[in-house]
Amino acid sequence: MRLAELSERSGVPIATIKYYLREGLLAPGRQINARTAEYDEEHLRRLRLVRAMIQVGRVPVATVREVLGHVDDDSLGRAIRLGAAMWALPQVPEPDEDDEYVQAAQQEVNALLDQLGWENAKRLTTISPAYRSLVVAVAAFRRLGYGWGAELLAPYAELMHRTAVLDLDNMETHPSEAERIEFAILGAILNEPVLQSLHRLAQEEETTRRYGFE
Amino acid sequence: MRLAELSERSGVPIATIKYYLREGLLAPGRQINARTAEYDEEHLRRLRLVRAMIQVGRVPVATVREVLGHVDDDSLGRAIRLGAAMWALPQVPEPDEDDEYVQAAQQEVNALLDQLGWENAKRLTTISPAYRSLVVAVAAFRRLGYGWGAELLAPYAELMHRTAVLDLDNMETHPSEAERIEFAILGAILNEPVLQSLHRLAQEEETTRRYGFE
DNA sequence: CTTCCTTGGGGAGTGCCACTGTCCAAGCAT
DNA sequence: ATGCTTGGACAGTGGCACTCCCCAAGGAAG
Repeated sequence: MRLAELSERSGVPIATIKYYLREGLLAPGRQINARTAEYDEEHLRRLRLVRAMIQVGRVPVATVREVLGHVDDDSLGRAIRLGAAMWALPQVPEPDEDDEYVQAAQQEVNALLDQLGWENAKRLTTISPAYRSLVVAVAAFRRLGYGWGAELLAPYAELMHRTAVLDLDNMETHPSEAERIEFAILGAILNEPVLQSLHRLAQEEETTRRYGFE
Repeated sequence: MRLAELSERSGVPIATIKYYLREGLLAPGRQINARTAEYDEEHLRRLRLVRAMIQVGRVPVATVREVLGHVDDDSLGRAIRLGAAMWALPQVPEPDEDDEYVQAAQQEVNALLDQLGWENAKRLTTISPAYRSLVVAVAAFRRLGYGWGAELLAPYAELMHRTAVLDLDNMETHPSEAERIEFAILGAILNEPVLQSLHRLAQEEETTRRYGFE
C-alpha cells in the first residue's frame, strides 16, 4: 500500500506519517523505485500503536522511539523489556533530595513498602521512576499541610496491587511470548488512561450516590 | 512578605510568580505603595496549590485558572464544585462518533455500566469527560486487535470504585465544608499521580515476584 | 511526445505553552 | 545622593508535535 492508503486506513495525516518516518517511529516502506514506496499491514499496525501511545497514552515522541527500540530488541529478557517500557513513561521532575518534605515523603513511602512487604520494589527504590514520582506526589501533599501517611496510602496500594495482578493475569492469557511482550508494553501504556477514566467515573458515581446531583 | 520571600519559601522563581500573577492564578498582593506589595500565608498556600497542580498534576495553566474559579465560587453546591474540578482535568481528543471502533467501544462501556449498576454514571454519559476518555482508550485497544470487553473491564472498575470510596471517606474526615471542598479538589487532581505511581510500583513488584529480576 | 497531476522526501515554518530575560521607574538603605 | 532592590509590563525562548511547501521523479492523458 502507498503512503496515501496508509494514511487513509490509519486516519493519520500524510504529513504526520512523514514526520514519524523521519523521527524513526516507523520503518521506511519497501522502495519500489526512486519515487514510490510500498507499506504493508505491519506498518499499519505499528503506526496505530504509535498513535495510541502518543494520543491516548500521551507519551512523548522521543519516548515512543525508545520504547519501540526495546520492543524490537530480541536480545533482552522479559522482565527487562517490561521494565524498559514502564520506566520510559513520562516522569515528574526529579525530587530535590535536600527538601525536607521530600525527605519526609521518602520515609513515609519506605514505611509503606515495609508494611506491605513489597521487598522487590524496595530493592528498586534507588532507580525506579515510579518510586520517585510517588515521593514527589506525597511531598506535594505534605507541603500543602495534608498528612498522607503510610496508613492512608496502604489501602490504595493494596487496591493497586490487585490491579497489577489483573494486568499480569491478562497478559498471561496470550499464547506466544512475542504477543505477551507486546500486550504487556501496550497494556502498561494504555491501561493507565483506562484506569484513570474508570477512577473518575467511579468518583462521579459515588459522589452522586452520596450527595445527589444538587 | 515580599515577592522575594514568597519565591524563597515556595521554591518558585520570581519570574514564574509574576507570570502566575499575570495569568490570574494568584491574587495580587496588598499594595503598600506604588512599588511595594505585601503577600501573606494565604498567597503562599495558593501558590503551592498552583504549583502542585501544574507540576505534579500536569494541569494546564488555563485549566488551573478555571478550577480555582470554582474553588472560590461560594455560590456553587458541593457536587457541582467537585464535578467542576474533575471535569476540568486534561482530556483526550473528542471521540469520532463515526468511527466503528469508537461505536463498539461505546457499547462495551455502556454494557459495563449496566453490569455494574452505575446508574448515576450512566445518566452522565453524554457529558462526562471521563466517559469519553474511557471510550477513546478502549477504542484504541480494539483498533490494535485486543478485545477489551465489559467482562475484562469489570474487575478493574470494581477496584476503582473501591478507590473512589476511599477518596470520599478520606474527604469526609475533614471537619469544615470549605476544607472538604479544597481537599476533594486537591485530591481529585493529586491523587491520580499517587495512584499511577502505586500502580507502576505494584507492577514492578508483581512482575519480579513472578519472573524474578533475570 | 508533451503536459499535467501525483508521489515521497526533506527542510523550514507554525502554534501552543510554560516560562524567562530585560527594561524601567519608584523606593529604600547607606 | 548614590546605588541596589522591587514590582510591573512585555517581548522573547525553548521544547514539542506537527504541518506547509517545494522539489524532482513517475505515471497518465491527450
